[in-house]
Amino acid sequence: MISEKQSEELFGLYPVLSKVDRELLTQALSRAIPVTLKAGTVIFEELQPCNAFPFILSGNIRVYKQSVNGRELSLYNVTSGDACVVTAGCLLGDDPYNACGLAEKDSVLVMMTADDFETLLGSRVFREFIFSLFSKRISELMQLVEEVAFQKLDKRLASLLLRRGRYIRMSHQELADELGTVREMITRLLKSFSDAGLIALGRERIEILDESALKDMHES
Amino acid sequence: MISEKQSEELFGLYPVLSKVDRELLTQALSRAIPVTLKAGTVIFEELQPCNAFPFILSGNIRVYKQSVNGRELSLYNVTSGDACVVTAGCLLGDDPYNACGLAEKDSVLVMMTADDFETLLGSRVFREFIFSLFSKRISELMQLVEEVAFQKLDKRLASLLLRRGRYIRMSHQELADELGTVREMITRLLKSFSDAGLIALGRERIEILDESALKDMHES
DNA sequence: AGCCCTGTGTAACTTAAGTTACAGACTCCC
DNA sequence: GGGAGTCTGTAACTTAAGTTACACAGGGCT
Repeated sequence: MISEKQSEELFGLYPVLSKVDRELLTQALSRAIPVTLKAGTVIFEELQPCNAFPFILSGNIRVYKQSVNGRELSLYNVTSGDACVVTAGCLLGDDPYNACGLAEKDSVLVMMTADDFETLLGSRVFREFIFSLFSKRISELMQLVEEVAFQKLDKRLASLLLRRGRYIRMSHQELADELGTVREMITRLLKSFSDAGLIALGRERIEILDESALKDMHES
Repeated sequence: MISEKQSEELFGLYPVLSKVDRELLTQALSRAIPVTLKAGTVIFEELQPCNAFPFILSGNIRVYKQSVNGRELSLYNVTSGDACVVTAGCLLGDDPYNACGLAEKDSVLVMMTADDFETLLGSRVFREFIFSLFSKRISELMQLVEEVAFQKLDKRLASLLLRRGRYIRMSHQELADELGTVREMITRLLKSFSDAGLIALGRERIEILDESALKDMHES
């Protein structure tokens, strides 16, 4: 059972919920369970069964794939107001997870049962909300496939840096895990960016100095 | 307007349709248009607007990404009974296409208008049908990302050959386009498979001789 | 201060993949 | 049969990416 305060947060973050049949929703929420996760907690792993649908009140979840040699590659990130399509997909198809999920920051989720989730899908607005997330993810994934298959690492790294804003607080290893490569490659490329005056480097800190040059790189 | 015969075919291939409200469906089908495509026809390309939803009566559609240097990479294949999630996604999000689609064989499609498609989604069974396709595609795409990012080409080629059955009639270029690589790599790898006695080679023809060895390769 | 741990720098090397540049083989068609 | 066009084979080379193996720096802790 979730608290009054959490319920308010939920409606604030997921405005679509206020358009869903009140009766259905109240029932579903009465069975929903709030979960608090510390940063770094693994929420699900490949091949685990999946039995609840998470709404995200705060924090974020990184969904990623792992390779046998310990490399990682981020598929997407789920933040508040957003929903996890892996989970939705697993629930609907009754399949096990096919990726890993990790709370990167301290996070609060509201877990809804699979049955209640399916019932809510009967509501047109909610269904459209979930459908639009699905299709957004699908195009993101298609984009990702293309990048991984056809783009060089320097370009992909430049894009990643640009997405992260002017000041970035990440270790080289974290950047590598985002792109599916190894730490040394990132160090090497960052060094070359730094030598070219595009960025300034510090411990777990990158400052973008020449945004337009990075953009050129990622567009070329 | 589609013919009686096509309508029958449609119901045969998409049993879910017979569970949809008859009234809605009749309306929708009365506005649907049959399209015949010759093998090799490009149906849609990246960034084109998308304005109808295809049901596939016969043939197949290969959905793929193109790189700037002319390489290609298949994302998935749509055959009769199946549906194209790129299109569905585009329609729902009103986005342009983000991949290319090509009829590999002579194909017959029934195109339904975007509006009618949305209306049909109101039907629970139809919605569940589309949802399950979406989630199937999402997990396939996630799998693909992983393969492209982490697996060596020999392994990916072995998997591809196994999926295509004992006798394969494809040129090296077609195999390359499937995997997102170049013809020479395929020729080289096939030669090494052939030298190892795993396959027999001919012009546009591959015969699998040692299936279990290929399986070992794709599992290792 | 001394120590440990994590993060970074970097050089030398290996490997996978892609590129270039052909030659030859097979097919189809005139 | 001859020629054009497509498909395959292959060798030499380049490049991107990954691996190995360290050295060192900074921050926190005792």
